Amino acid sequence: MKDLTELMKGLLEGMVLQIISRGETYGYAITNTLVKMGFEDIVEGTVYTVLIRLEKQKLISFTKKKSNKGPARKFYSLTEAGRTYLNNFWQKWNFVSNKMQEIREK
Amino acid sequence: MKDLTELMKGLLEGMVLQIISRGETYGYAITNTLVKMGFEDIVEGTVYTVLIRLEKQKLISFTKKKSNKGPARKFYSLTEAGRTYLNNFWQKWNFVSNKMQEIREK
DNA sequence: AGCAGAATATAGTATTACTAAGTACAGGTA
DNA sequence: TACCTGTACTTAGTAATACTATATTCTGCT
Repeated sequence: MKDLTELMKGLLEGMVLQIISRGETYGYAITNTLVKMGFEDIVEGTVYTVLIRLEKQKLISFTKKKSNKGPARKFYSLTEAGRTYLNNFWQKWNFVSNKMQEIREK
Repeated sequence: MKDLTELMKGLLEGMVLQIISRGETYGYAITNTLVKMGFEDIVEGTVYTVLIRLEKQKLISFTKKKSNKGPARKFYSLTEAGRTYLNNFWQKWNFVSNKMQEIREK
């Protein structure tokens, strides 16, 4: 789907955290996951900026591992703060999506 | 609920359009509606910038009507383009919220 | 005359996703 | 060797959006 940019603001971050929470993974793979899900316009650059931001906020940490197909991969996992943050994110999401439903139906 | 700013990006616009689509209304009233729904941090200034933007894009139009409680109100209603845009918005919302569900469950 | 509340307006800021370009590395091929 | 493809990461700059903060206008009330 196209033209999702504005809707994605504030969501992409949560998506990336959630994907990492399922098991450590790296930027290139996360990008591919999202594209395959149907987010056509998400490119590597976008995901990397999110990852760097999350790392600066200490919500994720990484260990480098060599790849036999290219440069070393940075495998990310959630920190304790990251898990808390992700829970909070889903609470906000619940609130907002319920309200969206409410507005839509009324 | 607090700290919804980033999640609201791209959503507030759709919310405002949807509220207007239920019957013509004005900025001050829209703000109150949203605040009563639980969006504590939404203030008048925010809604007005959205309205002005939507008007520039010809998605809404207004007629001024006098109030016995203050300055004239600008009653907005959707244009044809606005209705199309709103439909498109809900399609995007369906897509994104389904994907969020998908990511969350997996 | 002055105040509170209704109602609109807007300049400036922070945050975020996208654009676009670049770097680095491994394996295959000519 | 030299070159190319695909993997993998980086980053400066841009556009869009919501919030902050302040200002202005108008009506009714005291």
